[in-house]
Amino acid sequence: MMNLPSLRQLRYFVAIAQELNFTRAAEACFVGQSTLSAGLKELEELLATRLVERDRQNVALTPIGLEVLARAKIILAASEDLVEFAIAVGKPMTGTIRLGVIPTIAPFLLPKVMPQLRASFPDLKIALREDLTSNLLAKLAEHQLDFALIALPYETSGLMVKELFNDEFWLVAKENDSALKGKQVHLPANMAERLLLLEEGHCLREHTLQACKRSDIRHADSMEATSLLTLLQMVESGMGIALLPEMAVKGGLLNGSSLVARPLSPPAPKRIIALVARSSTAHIDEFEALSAAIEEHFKGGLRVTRGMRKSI
Amino acid sequence: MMNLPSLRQLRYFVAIAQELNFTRAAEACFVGQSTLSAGLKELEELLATRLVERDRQNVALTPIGLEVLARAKIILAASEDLVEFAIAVGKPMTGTIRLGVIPTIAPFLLPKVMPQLRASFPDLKIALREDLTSNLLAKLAEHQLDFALIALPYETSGLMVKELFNDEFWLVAKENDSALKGKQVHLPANMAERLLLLEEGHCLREHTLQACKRSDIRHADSMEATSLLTLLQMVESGMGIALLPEMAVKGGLLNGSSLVARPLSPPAPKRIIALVARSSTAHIDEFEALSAAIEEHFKGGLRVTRGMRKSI
DNA sequence: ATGATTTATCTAATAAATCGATAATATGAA
DNA sequence: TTCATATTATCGATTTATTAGATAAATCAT
Repeated sequence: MMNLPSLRQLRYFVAIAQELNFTRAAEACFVGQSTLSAGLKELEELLATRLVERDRQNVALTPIGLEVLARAKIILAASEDLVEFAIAVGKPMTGTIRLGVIPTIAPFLLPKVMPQLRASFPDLKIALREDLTSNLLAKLAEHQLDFALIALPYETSGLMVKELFNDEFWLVAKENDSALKGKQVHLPANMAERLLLLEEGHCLREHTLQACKRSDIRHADSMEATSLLTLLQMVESGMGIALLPEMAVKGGLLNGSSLVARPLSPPAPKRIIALVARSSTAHIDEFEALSAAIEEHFKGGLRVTRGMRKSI
Repeated sequence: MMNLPSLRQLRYFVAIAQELNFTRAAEACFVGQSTLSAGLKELEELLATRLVERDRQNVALTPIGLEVLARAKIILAASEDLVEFAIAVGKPMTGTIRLGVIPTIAPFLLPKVMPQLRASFPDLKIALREDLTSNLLAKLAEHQLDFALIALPYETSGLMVKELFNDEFWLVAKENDSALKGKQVHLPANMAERLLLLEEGHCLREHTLQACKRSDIRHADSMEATSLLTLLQMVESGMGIALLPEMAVKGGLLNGSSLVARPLSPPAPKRIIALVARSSTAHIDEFEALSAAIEEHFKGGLRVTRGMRKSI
């Protein structure tokens, strides 16, 4: 039977790697500096390897140390997951869930779903964070988030993914725009030239490009919007047209503007709203409940919300 | 900062779950029974959860215990990997590698590659195990093997996969068989009726079925061979034809028989020989070296080996 | 030189793990 | 019933591991 390091030793090592300073790392671990020094020494002896190159001036990881660091982080995360799971499963639907939501979903979905969730699970607190998909998934992996509400397609390998509902793209243009002519609104490649996009990083940008079969990047000199709101303002000022998720249209994002939105002729391009979590998540019950609450709300298609103002 | 269980506690818990008996589990851990009892109690207190339902007669895991068990195993395996890695990286190409090889590769590839490996890395011992792909991958996951040499396509998600070379399928038949007529040997669907197969479980069986675009299972009453050798004997006795990997043909499997092998017209169906390991393997250097040795040997196509006798 | 900063080491105190013996309880045999 | 056996839990003593604090040693800026 192999001699294993203690999780405490791994924790010390991770802290040292993060701070690159024994004293600060010791503070972060709430132990004395000597303890940390001894702990790392023991770990290095057990592994028969130097992990940290250190003298009184500099602290740096060896190449092996870097690899061991990655593994140590995984082990610590899994251990924390285990504890969290065992404790959470004892009293489900309580405590705090940290939920990340992308900006092109949050303002349209959360106001509808959150009240119901609060009513159903009064002991469940939900901490929200709005950010781009890539940041959310990174935070998810780092255990800084529990769930993320994102739009597919997106690379989600290794995650637990629950697809909730489809969100079709509608064409938004000024009332008299030629793009809206005809009964069926198609999206030909030539019209793609006039499409305005969100700035780099928003998955809606990629989804829009995919929708018109254009994976190429637009000419760099064209202005790009930083949010759906600014995107619509650009449409309104005649700079072009845009694709908007049905969710945003039905959510009333166009209210108060002079813009018109039309569904695209089938098969309409769409994104898929999905809830994701680490597959080792401690909060399976909460994942299911949250999924169910959102699905329940949007089954049978998206409904129009009255009264949402453009200033949201 | 979360209070974590000790790896020792997890180890005790895993042992108890395996033995379902404290006394035997204690022996397996080389500690006294009282130690184990106390260890589990502490773990349960830390997790605020009952993991093991036990009295003086029976020991059984609770549902939560089962889930915690799975996580504990992962954590322990990762910890062992970490230690193994750090120690192995200190002195690469020494120690013992446990290599699994499927039966339709082993006799043709190992005799060629092993001598060279032994010469290049005299301190590296290689323990071999011959088994079906599914068993090898299971043992790989359980840390009972380090590497496996298998044939793709095969489900290998989560593993480190190094594709080494292509191994095309040749048609084997009796000398005067009609299937061999013509310059180009095709593999039409009607000929598939006469194809003899290895028994269930061999990946070569699946690859053969894929090669002739037949995913359906053959009529159950037809005899199926348990090895390439018996497969060829069935061909020789006139029961049908067979597909044989080029590797086996060039390896001289047909020597001494009255059978003829012909390459199939391009694009010839093929399997891909690949070396796989846990992606967290401690033996990256050895993985690279073994891959390189095999690739080196087979670059520029398979060569004929003289003198291999049918009785191998 | 001097003082500040940083990692390593030593020692004593504390906490945790372990063992052996024993208790408690159920089962099956005599 | 009574006894032997097998099982997990608990207690006390001992060993081992962890920790903090003081101090050493090295380096740097002043």
